[in-house]
Amino acid sequence: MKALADILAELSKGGFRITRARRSMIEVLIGSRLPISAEGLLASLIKQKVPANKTTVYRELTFLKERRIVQEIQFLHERVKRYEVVFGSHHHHLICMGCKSVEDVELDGELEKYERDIMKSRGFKVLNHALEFMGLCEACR
Amino acid sequence: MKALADILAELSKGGFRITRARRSMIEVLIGSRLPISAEGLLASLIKQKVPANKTTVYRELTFLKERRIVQEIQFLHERVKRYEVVFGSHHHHLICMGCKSVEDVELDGELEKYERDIMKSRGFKVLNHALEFMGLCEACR
DNA sequence: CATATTAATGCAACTTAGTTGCAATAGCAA
DNA sequence: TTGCTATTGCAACTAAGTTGCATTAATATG
Repeated sequence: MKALADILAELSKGGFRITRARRSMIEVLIGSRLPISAEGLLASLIKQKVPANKTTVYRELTFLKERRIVQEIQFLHERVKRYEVVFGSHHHHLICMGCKSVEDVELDGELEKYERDIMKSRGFKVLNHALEFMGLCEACR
Repeated sequence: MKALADILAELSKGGFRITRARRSMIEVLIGSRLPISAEGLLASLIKQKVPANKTTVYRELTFLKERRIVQEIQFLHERVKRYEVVFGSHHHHLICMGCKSVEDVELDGELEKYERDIMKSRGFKVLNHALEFMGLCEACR
């Protein structure tokens, strides 16, 4: 995952402006241990006295998605979308149905075997996948 | 997957009424090759001259979900929810990013290995999972 | 068959999550 | 310091789904 300064430098080089809202939003996204919703992000900005508005938040998230700086995540048990800074490595989530916490897991490599099988047996070329596990975390069991 | 008559008998036995809307909705769900949205379901009823209303559709879907007759599916590339009759066997979806078609795949058993690993290494008890593959179907490649 | 019970329905009004047009504001290169 | 234009904020809108309440209709029972 990239550091704040790198992201800002990259954007600046691209001719985009480093506004207070943009900087703070990226900071919050980097600092958030879990994927955060647009609403959560807005609340976080307001708490930090950064003037922001939901339109700005949504527009900035679209902007950051387009630049592959953040990625959008849809958990199946939720209706809202969440966002996280793009990681170097692809990963999945463990969602606790008790306390609603989310942990990351990495377990690729094996899934690619499935993807090759799907290609072979169906002629379907897999370009991406989404996998999440729902259950109970250590504390909630 | 159960047949219409079985489902209706089950509901009737449970003290629920077999109304025109309920019968038609279950018929459409059974007949739909792919998971269908609430809106699609409503359109389908209206086309068949079955008087129905979106409130009824949503309430009936909730009812059928509670009874484990249908299951709700959230595709990551869509904002609407879709519904399908619960299958005997758990399966996943191949979503074509070209033509938006959806195919089913079964590839469990192996995923359970992951789930055991997650339990062992993290203490997280997996109760359910969701997996979908995005890519290009044979025709769209 | 008649009819009472209450499950199911329809309407309208509401909520939540996100989007859009447009005028105002503010980064930043010069 | 200033001009260009990227970014912002507001208010109004859309899409998807939900809720309260009065009405209708499926069905068990006499």
